[in-house]
Amino acid sequence: MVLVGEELTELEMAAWRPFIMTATRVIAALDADMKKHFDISHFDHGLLVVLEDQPAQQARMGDIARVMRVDPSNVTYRVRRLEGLGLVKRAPCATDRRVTYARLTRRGKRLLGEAWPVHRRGIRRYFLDHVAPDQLREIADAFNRIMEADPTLTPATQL
Amino acid sequence: MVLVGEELTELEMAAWRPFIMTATRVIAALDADMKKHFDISHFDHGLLVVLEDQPAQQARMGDIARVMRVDPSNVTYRVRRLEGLGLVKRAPCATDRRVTYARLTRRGKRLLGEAWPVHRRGIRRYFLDHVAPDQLREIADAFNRIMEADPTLTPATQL
DNA sequence: AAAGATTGACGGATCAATCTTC
DNA sequence: GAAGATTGATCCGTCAATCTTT
Repeated sequence: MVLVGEELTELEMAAWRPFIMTATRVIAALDADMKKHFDISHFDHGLLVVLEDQPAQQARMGDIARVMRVDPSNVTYRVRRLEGLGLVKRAPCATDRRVTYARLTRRGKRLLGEAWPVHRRGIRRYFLDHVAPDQLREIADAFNRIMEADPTLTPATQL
Repeated sequence: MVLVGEELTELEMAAWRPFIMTATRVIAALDADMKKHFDISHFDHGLLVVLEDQPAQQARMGDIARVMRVDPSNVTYRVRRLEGLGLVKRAPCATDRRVTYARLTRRGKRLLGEAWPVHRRGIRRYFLDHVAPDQLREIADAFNRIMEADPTLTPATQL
């Protein structure tokens, strides 16, 4: 008898399929909202939020890449564009001249303030509005456990 | 008094943040698995599955685009690549010469057979393994409701 | 004119290679 | 030599424009 992984049960399929389809769709919808209203992607918005959550509203390029799980070159590219929009400013590090900081500008902070109501409305419409409070608790519990199971998945506020 | 959208509650935040972070991560991990083992993206795999689920294991290019919620030009591009890999074959429609079918080849069907254990293992490791059966039921229920709320979100098996 | 599909152009994401500083 | 960041090459995704058929 050959050792094989087991098939998914009906219940497992019933949970997996709606989850993955919803996730794909919600991300796409939030991305479209940010592009339409603020000319930035969902990823750009996430990057600005990472900066906002930092003590001096700045972070090293490499740390941003690690937190957001993307290639450093991608951060270089996105920050260059955000700098062109005046939302972020590059700043050299005084003690280690290899390091470059990306700092949130006043204008970047203002954009985040304007974007939050739009983002929040999306979160509600595409997700929260359809879930009962009891289920919110179950989802919070379950997905927190999934995150904890992967030590490389760190909240954006912890660099 | 100004009318504004309400802030998210603690519970809503506690559900939303782990959900969106998990979703982002799981999709990236499944994509990496497919690329590593089979030289196709998660999206390519999904496209092959759509074909597999159809009666004659074929579908019109435009229908694929609608079901997968992407631009038709993207389907043209992906199918061209998959055809180069011998996983899919284009075929003209006899009754309407505007239409092109994409048909799953024997080789494409074989790849799906080999990919499923890998994909299934990923679904387990990145998601199902960390969720209790009771919570699977809650998730199935909640996310099905979210899907039903958007009539444009149709299961891939229904063209 | 409208539907179906493709093409070309352009911005976005990733990888290897490079450059500078430690 | 290793860390930090950038550059260039390449592939992927999207949009407008195009071509053919209905």
